[in-house]
Amino acid sequence: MSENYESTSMRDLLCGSVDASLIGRRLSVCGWVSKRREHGEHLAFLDLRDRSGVVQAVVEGSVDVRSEYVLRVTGTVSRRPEGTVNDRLATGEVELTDCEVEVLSAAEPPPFQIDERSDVDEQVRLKYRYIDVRREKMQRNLRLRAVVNATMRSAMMRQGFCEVETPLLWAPTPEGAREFVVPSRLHTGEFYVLPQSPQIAKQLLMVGGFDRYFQIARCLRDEDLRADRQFEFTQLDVEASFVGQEDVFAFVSEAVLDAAEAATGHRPEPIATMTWALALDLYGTDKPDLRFAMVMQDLSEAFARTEVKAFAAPTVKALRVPAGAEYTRSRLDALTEHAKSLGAKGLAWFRVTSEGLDSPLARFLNAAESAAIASVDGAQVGDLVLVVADEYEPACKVLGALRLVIGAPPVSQGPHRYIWITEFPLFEGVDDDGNLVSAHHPFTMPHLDDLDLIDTDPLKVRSQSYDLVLNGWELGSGSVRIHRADIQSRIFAALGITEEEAQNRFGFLLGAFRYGAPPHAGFAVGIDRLVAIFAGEDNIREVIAFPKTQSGTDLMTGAPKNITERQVRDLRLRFAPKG
RNA sequence: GGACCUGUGGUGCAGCUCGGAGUGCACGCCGCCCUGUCAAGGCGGAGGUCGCGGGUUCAAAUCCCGUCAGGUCCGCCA
Repeated sequence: MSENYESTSMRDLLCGSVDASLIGRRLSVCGWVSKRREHGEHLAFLDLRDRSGVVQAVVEGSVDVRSEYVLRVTGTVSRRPEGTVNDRLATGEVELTDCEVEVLSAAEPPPFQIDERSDVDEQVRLKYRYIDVRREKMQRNLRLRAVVNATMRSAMMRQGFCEVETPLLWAPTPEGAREFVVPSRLHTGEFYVLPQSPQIAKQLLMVGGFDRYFQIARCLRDEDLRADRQFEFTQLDVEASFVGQEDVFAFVSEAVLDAAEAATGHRPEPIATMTWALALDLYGTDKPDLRFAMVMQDLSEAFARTEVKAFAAPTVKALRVPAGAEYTRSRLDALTEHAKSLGAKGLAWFRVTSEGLDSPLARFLNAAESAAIASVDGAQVGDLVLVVADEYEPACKVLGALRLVIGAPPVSQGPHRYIWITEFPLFEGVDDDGNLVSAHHPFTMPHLDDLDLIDTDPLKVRSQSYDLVLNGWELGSGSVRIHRADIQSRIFAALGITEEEAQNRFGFLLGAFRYGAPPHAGFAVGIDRLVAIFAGEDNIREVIAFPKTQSGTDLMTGAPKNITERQVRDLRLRFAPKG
């Protein structure tokens, strides 16, 4: 009606909002024919659908419309006759009568049915995405996403953050993820890149005095796709000055918990923290899934002087699988294969029985070793204990991966368990040239207690970086940044980046830092993943309007495609032969 | 770059082990009937390169090899 903000020059209200309070009113609604039920020449029912739901229009006489025709129906809101009320329909108490039906657009039968009952192959859904998003689930998911965006934006505004847009055409910074490249027409032979994230731009805004910045930012990375990774994805990007890690946790928690509350109806508990080292030790990963218990136990001490060759390694890690003694030999073989595919030398398993351990390896163990295995994590008869022996980190990671294979429900199921992971290592290893590699990015502030280790034992240096993890998915990451030139120089030196290279790659940032850089820190939350979990989806494509396939194609547009001769000429491109 | 799963009328699935006529189910579509349905109902009908190519065989949706597409994962994702 006039007071309804959904009214337009063509319609008075949405289909789903026709209710008993409007009985007697003559109204127009617009939408798609969801279903028609004809009873000869005298009577037909049309279910008219728009984004809000469905309303039934009663047509006396025949009507020449088909499924998915777009109609404007003008009718009188009437109470349904005794016995014909439909409880399963929000508008089921009423219907439109004395209808005038105007066909706004005819429609061919759609390639698949719009109703929720039928599963449709994703390949077909993606080709006809514009039809797929008519379906209730996609409507719900994309609208949930809009609510999450609006909620987080408002939480940031409330906390005094200023939304600033940063360029999509940026300069190449050959570090980290592979960048999408954009050839320049005006400067042939030179290129822009699409940003992997607004990382450097937001740090420049800190120098620029925007002490609380945020942006709902598109990020682009030319890396292989996964269920939780698309080429382009969206982050709530945050940076603030004169803050430390605790401040960042507070800002980001506010936005994420607000979003959770808006999406699920209840506000989660404040998010706890866990160090990276503890997460690796207990869960074998930097993104622990806390929805199920199963923590790993270290048996290195018990096996320090073992005679068993398979266990002669710096680290022996064990995982108790409750009721796992029932696992068949083929399941255990499959787990072993999985462990090997992850780089393990092997996987040992022990069934805990009332007569002791049952395993091909059991007879090689001495009493103390058997006892250690039999008591892992309070093991009981009927359990299974898996054991991996290797260097510390590989042992943890392999067993952590098995923990997920065995115990993890789909990411969308069960409670939402958030955790901050802190104190990541500053460096994650050494490249082919023997230079250290940044775990996060080269502007990450080391833990101040570990500064002296940079030169003596760099892989032990902890950083002031952190991740937010939800149900085993990395929701985002951030760090306290380096704002001191002396520390930055030491890091560049450790990374094998010369002064000249640093100037070449990041000169504008380093230059900016000479003019008064405030201490600053930030974070970015992956919105696609967050919304997917809120929506109960295991795949972020379900919360993206027009996603790419795993091979990076768009089945609807056909992208990527050839460009015209003219475009090639303008850009003065030439293509090398394949291979 | 690698591993595994999937591909059968418009849609979803069964058929594939163990080769024997494109066989079946549900939905949709088209036509006719039907004045209170709402997953409407009844009757009838159309619709197929069994992803594609090759091989084995008297005979291939079915077995073998290759390939393409989609998916899950490893590598990759500072």
